[in-house]
Amino acid sequence: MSYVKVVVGLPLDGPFDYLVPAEFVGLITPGCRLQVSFGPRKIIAYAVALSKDSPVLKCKPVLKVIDSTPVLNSAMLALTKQLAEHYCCSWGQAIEAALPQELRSGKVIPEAASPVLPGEPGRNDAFLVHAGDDLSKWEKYLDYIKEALKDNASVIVLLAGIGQVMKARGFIQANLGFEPELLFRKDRGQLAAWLRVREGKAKVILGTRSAVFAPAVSLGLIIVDEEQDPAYKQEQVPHYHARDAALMRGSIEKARVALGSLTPSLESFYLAKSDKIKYILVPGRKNFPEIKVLNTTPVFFKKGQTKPLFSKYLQDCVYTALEAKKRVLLFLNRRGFATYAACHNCGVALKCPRCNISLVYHSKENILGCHHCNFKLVPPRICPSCNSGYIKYSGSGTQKLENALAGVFPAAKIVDIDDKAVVDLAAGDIYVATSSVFKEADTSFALAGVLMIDNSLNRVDLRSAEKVYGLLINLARLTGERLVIETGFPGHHAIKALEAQDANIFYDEELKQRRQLGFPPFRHLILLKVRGKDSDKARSAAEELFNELNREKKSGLLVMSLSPGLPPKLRDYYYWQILIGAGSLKRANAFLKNSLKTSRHSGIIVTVDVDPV
DNA sequence: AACTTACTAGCA
DNA sequence: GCTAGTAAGTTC
Repeated sequence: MSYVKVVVGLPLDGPFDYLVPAEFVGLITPGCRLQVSFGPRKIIAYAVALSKDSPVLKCKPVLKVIDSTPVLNSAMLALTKQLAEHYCCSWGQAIEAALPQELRSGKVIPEAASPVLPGEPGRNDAFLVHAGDDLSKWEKYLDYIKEALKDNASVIVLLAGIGQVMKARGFIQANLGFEPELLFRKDRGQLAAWLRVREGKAKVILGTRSAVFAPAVSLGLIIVDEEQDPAYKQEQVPHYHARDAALMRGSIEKARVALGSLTPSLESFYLAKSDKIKYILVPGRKNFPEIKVLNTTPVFFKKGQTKPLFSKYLQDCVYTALEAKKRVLLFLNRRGFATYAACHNCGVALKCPRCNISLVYHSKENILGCHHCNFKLVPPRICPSCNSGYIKYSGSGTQKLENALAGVFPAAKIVDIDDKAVVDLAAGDIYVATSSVFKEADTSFALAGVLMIDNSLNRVDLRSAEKVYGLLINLARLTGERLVIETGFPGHHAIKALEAQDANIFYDEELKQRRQLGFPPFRHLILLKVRGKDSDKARSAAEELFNELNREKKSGLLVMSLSPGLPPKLRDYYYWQILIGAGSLKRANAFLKNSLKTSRHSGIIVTVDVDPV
């Protein structure tokens, strides 16, 4: 008898054994898609191994063989298996994350399109390219790409967003003289592109996160551009990180992996520092602007008095710059006009009914909006709760800053760089922006001011310092002459490193703190997300799981906290989260899978996010 | 995840 | 004794 072991795209480990009917014997190889009966339904299954016998008494037969050639080669099978172990999901779920939608839903591949056999394996080395500016970074990438192409190997370049993919495409066209293949998850022509890649027609493949799974022939190099970008982390199960998937794939397929960044993640920096990967420093050619740190601590305000949006000092700097007809950027990482709207009489805040967070007032549209979902509300004239008080707005955003600037500099043209707008750099004198300014290509300002950065610095987020440092480095990159930072923490290592133009000051101190606190990159974090539509049930289920995990002392898990989700309520679900530290994922995941299986509550969904960002 | 089966509370 | 609603168990 002949059997095949399969896995499926459900949160079930398997593998499950099926009988191979005589007519299919010899047609099935690991990596092929099959149609099988699974419980009461017919589903797509992925063959992972063949077997002469099976311990299962009542094996069902394979119903159909979809592929004559496997959709996953042995390297891809190995990669998805490793991902499943790392990210605590089933092998089948990892496989489905790696395949285009059309293949997951059973579409048959035309006979003509067949894969090319791989060539000689290359060498597996990985490095971090820590670059001073975009251009020098890309020149380095280009060297690596040319080298790979010379060896007749193919190259995958991962970019953080579609905008960056398009920019990269232009760069490749201009410098290599041919059109790269583009690969997106949501593209309609995705399968066609995927097939071209598999046929060896594409030598350079550009894409976002999921392009790490491109079926490249003789893969020689994977570049992960701006590897610290959180866009590389998938928000849905399985929560894989494309940078880590790239490193795994590189070692499986003996390909080089280049992680590039102007502001490397602590994870990658630590890998380089501990000689797990090579460290390549590429200095930038542009001059660093003068950094002026303005200590804003000693200012106290009387009752009724509100803190001004920006200091007198910065105001003078802006004035001088405008006099000299120079462009100014003011950075405030908060959208909207007011961040908090509450009744003056009863104090009830206006919140999003679905997400339960404060609504933000946008003066241009005269609308209260939720920044988590798309909920919008026309501002009520009187309080909907007590029916008497008027609504008082507080907190500051970019729109409020705009209004304040218009008062101080009536002659200046003030432009808001919103995420949607295309920035016209000839149009204004003072530009007001959130971090959306970094999406724009080659913007440049003589003077830049950073306002209220302390909010970002003090957030309860283990990466807050890393994010602020990245933000400041990128702002300095956009600034020609002078960068003014208003902060109450002038001694913070992110600020000190910027002033001294020495990244090591930041990374060394941050690594020291992370080590002391047992945070990544010294330990893995695992976030269990517990959600349910019933608020009480969600809470008690989370508490019960938390207590149970705490009871088990020999699990190797460090159960760190139980807290409401961020936000606590999202799209009609109440969220709770349990944060766990783990030295070894192998041990932790095995234990977690087991305890999640045994402690199940109806109406409660628990998902596992390994290495959350 | 999606589906089936077992069980329990509420009612006549 | 019945049913609606929900908790628990299964998927080769």
